[in-house]
Amino acid sequence: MYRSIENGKISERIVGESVKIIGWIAKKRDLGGLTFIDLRDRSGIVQVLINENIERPEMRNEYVIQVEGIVSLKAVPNPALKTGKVEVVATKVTLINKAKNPPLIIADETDALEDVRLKYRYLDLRRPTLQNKLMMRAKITKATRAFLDDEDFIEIETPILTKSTPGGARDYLVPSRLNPGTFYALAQSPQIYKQLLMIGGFEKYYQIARCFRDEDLRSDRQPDFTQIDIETSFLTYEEVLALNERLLARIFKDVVGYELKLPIPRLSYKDAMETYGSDKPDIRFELKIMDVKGLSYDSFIHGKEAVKGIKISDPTNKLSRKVTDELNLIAKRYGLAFFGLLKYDGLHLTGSLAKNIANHDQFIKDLGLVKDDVLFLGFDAPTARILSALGSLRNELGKLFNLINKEKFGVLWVDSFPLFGYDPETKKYVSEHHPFTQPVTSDIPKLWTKPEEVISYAYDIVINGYEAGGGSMRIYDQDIQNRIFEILGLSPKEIEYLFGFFIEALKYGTPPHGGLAFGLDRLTMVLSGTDDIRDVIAFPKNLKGASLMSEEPSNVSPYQLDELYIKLNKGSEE
RNA sequence: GGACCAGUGGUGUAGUGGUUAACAUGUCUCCCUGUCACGGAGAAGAUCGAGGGUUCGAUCCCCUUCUGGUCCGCCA
Repeated sequence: MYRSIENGKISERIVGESVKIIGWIAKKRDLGGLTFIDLRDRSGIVQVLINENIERPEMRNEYVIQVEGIVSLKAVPNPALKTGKVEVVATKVTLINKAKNPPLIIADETDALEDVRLKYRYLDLRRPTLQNKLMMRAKITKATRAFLDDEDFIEIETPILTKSTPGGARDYLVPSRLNPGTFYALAQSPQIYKQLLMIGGFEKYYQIARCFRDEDLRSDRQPDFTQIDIETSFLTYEEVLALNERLLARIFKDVVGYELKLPIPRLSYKDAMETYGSDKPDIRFELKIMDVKGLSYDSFIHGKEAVKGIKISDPTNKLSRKVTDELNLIAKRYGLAFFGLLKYDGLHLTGSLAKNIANHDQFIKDLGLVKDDVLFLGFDAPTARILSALGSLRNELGKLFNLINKEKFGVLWVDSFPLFGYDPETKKYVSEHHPFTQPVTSDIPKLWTKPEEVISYAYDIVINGYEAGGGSMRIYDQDIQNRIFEILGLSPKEIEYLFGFFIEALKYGTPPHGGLAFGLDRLTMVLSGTDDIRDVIAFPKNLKGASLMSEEPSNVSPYQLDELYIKLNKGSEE
């Protein structure tokens, strides 16, 4: 037996008892005759006191040692530590394993940067803060399973090796050795399989599903990620949303003890874009985008597609020249030359565009400007770009002015997405969600007249400005499905080749169905309060999709390639 | 595909066209019986990411490149 109790569970309730504990040396404080050891295991840290008369082995940071001793009250408690009232007075100390001096500080506050942490990920993972996040992740899946099991859902696994279908993200391809020249695609999501499970009669399915997408990474995006994937039959749109709201409420309650107010508010895609400049707005703070177009004094914006603005009160002059210059980089990212800047000191309107406004009094009145207001204007670009730029600016201002209430979660549905987008390059309609998304009933006639105006039964769940999940009701009507394919410009031949099996399946009495997938990684991020998805994944990739620790992707042997009938082009070899 | 930021002892930072590159932390040695970011004394540890250029002289200025990061595009 290596131990009788975990370090973090030692408390004043067991003072006087003999214990055997084990762990890593987090810190050693040698006072000569007396030595204090902070001994860390997964449960936490407890202080060990080694008196002068106790034989001691070599002890350095991250050595694994075992201690037998008596739990005692500390002379002076340390309130910063969970176990701070007690210590283990050692009677015997045994060295279990030595350690190299670690290249990073193993504590909640490490000063090491991302690349060092990723290279020595196993050491980074010893840090309590990271352990807590991964434990929280496990709690989320536990709460999910508990809730869905109670609701009679069945957990079913679907293939990881699937068929490559175009549209959507790039596939990770896997060559088939047994079928030379052909490829599997790693599942981007279990979408088609879960719909087939509905056709297969399971009615309520879920899966904690690994998904793979070969797209560029971001601080909230990994190529290899996990969805809590859910699909149901015979539930209406409202019932599906309600079910997922209850699941989310259960997760919030079980994992962080937060009472999520139901029903979760909803915002249409259009309103989200116009009000917040984002389809995933952070509603923990106000700061809405204002429409500045259509005013009688808008000489400088005459003829522009749109002028939108954000107004913020800046009495302490946080928006220095330097700061606004930096904020203007946001404008540039979205293809705007700059944000027009207007300041109102209570008397006069000043700023780069002040002279372009014919009637200052009218402008001030119409926009409700008061003393110390600063107005950022976005203009001279397509409306969608202006809104996106201001949406990004809004997030920055939220941070800069400390507007975000970190005590609460900003949860909302964004719904009423258009069914199609239009790609001007290919001059084709493309699915906003996926081609099996059901149009709202009242818009069905428009499928034959104005497809671009059709709204869908698709919905995203947004938390603190992150898209934490999304889903839709699916088409189960043959005629509508065929019309959708027609609009997307898919020929019957293409349809047959790409998902013929699925179209065939839809013909055998498909139940009305719909579902949703939560991004487990994003959900964990939001609940654990980190902005970095790598904090909630044990072994993440860096921005280039590589592991700095195990160094994949890597070259493979010519023998392996031969077996797969793969020949590399010149230039792709080392 | 594109834009921007950063590379200086193990780690994190400072800094300068010119003699010995600074600080913190970590590491090592010694001292220390109530520490908990222990304290004290000392020591080791850096071809300033790489290549090229400008210069009498480059860690610093310029170019190229590599690496890491943030974002746009992309992510049905």
